[in-house]
Amino acid sequence: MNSSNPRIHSVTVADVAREAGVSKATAARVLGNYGVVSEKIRGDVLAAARQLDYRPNELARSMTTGRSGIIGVVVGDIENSFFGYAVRGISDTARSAGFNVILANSSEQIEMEKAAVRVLIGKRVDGLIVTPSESRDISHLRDIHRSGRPLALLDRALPDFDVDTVTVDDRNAAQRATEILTACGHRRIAYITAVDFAGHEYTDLGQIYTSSVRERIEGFMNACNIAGVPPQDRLVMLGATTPQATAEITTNLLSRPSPPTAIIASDSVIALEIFKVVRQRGLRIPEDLSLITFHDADWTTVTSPPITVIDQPAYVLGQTVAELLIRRLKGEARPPERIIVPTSIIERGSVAPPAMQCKI
Amino acid sequence: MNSSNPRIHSVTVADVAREAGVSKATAARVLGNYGVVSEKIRGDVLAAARQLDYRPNELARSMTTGRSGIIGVVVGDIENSFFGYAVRGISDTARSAGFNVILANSSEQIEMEKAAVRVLIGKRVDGLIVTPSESRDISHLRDIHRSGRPLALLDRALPDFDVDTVTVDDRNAAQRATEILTACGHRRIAYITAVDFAGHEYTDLGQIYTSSVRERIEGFMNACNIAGVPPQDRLVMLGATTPQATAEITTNLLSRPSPPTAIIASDSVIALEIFKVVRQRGLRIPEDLSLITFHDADWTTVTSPPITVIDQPAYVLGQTVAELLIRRLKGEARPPERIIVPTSIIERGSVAPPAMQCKI
DNA sequence: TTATTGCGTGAGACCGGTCTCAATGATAAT
DNA sequence: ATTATCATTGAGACCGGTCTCACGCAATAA
Repeated sequence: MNSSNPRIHSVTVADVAREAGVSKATAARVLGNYGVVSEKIRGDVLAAARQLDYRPNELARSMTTGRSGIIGVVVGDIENSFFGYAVRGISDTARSAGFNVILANSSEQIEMEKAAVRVLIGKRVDGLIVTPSESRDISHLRDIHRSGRPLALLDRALPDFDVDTVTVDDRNAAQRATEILTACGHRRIAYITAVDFAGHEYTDLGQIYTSSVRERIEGFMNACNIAGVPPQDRLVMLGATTPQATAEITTNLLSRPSPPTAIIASDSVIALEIFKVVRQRGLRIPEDLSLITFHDADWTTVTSPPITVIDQPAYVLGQTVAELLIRRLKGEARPPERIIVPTSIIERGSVAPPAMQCKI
Repeated sequence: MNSSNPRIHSVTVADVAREAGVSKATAARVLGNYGVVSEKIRGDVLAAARQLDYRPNELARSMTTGRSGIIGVVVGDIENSFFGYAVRGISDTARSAGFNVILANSSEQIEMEKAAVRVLIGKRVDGLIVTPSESRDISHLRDIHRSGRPLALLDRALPDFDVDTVTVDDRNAAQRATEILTACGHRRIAYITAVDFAGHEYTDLGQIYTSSVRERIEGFMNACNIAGVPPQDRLVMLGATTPQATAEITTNLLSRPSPPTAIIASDSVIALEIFKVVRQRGLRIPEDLSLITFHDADWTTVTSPPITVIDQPAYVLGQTVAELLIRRLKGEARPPERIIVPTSIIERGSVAPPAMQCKI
């Protein structure tokens, strides 16, 4: 870790001051753009700065102001294009407000999330945006909040932790998607989701510590109940955290004596894997299996058939949290807001009535 | 920009020192993990630190050490999953070496690239990884290099600028892809690429200021020449910088009296758009049109037919530059390296012999 | 003319760490 | 007993900015 290259000497305000023949304080005033300076001196200092190619040291600036101009973002998985868009929304908004973004990946693991938060706090970020991977252990988030640093939650709410939060209407979205399937006649429906769990089938909601996952399951169950789907036929599958796991879950599901006639995927990464497995087994979508996925990923329009999706405005989601956080960073004091962004379902071609019983 | 919330007071080494009853210097030694301290005192200080919940201020640390532990990355377009993977490769490598990453997007515009570099230098990043959007104006890159800060180039080389560079074998890849098409009997082939140009058809290489784009065109031309494709039938189309532009270019191309029988796309974003336009016009791939694209994007396996791709190991590319840069950051002095990572072509189902003349 | 106001400037403290150097005390060597 | 050696510790400078405060001087008011 010890670098051998000598300290990079850069031009400082003191150097510029000397060159311009003024005091360090005065040079700092014009270079830092604060206080009052006469036009003449301002010109002299700027000329000296240009000549020496002065570049302000943001680090030193942050040191004294206590503000770094950086927003820390901790997200579950950047690989997932949903988060990709959200991060882009955050970045664009931040940049145009004069903030930079440091990104960290938690891989949906609470320990990595905690480590990331620790590092970002160390870097003295002005505020944080976090996608909490769990609702059980949020001591690190409470710490941030208590330290007075603004915090905003993205995509997942924490019931008993009142901070700015932006989510999508997960429950409603899942319910409507399920209704499309039940209205179509489906009675054996699987919901495959990525929560990190022992890989078994879902038993009760007590296992689920991620709000979005939980709400979607609730919406799914709700629609199933309304449609009179028997409990043993609404299949909530947890643990689709890797493509391999997803493939395995899908394979198991389709190998059952009475396989589901429809599947809902909790994100596009999972859906892609399901699509591959289904095709590999020689099944046809939607004739043999209907498929709906969360997130309008780009590939969902180019498959045959194109996939019916729940469109979550990921970019807008990112924009919205960023705005919330930045307003607070600029000093706005107000009670925490919880914004729920509506989703819409884009019906394409991956849903059809289930085939006759003995099919498959 | 002026924040109203009072300065967040945090626990400092001085506080810990007072609590532990030792000097600031001693407390700093144990907290900063340098120098020598007796075991007894070390214990006292650590206890005091724990009790006060001390968190080191990385900013202050960077201030004196001159090292921020941050690597700045300036990339053309994060939206593009090729860069997404590359960035992931960089991040993972950086993190495991104890560095953080600040990401900036240049949108392939030289002015934004310069601005991003300026900001990152201001933040005193330890080193930079840049995907230069142009080879004409690289004064800002020369500045970085001259200031003694390590710089590494990703995906694009700059001929007369000798720094660590990692690229893929673009020329070769393009040539082989083209050969697949010519071997198949194609004689009218289009290459669609994203370089920001007045939207017209390519005339001469003098227009191209991005090495990867240039080399690919050279490879393409080369293969065309070898196969005896007449000059007017090797169609290099520039300006596919947005989906709309790509759609327009593709539409124009396919509306010609003698449209190309095969297209090579310079990235998967472009290919996706081409695919959509082609299908929308009722053309079939590969019967009516063959398609090959750079980058093995996830969606290319789920289309019907799946797309033949030039697989660029984006993640490895990122890993490799990051390693190069980090080694230099750790003090390794050696002449600049230029690493060219090999690509492979994954043949799927989007290439077939051209249809009879009057088809389409 | 003298007192008042206030703009423009300089001196120096400060942010929270790191790091150099001198002082201290204990132990080993002479 | 005296000196050399070594391990610890403390005092204080320093990094490159920001910011407070006091001072000088010119313009205005009395």
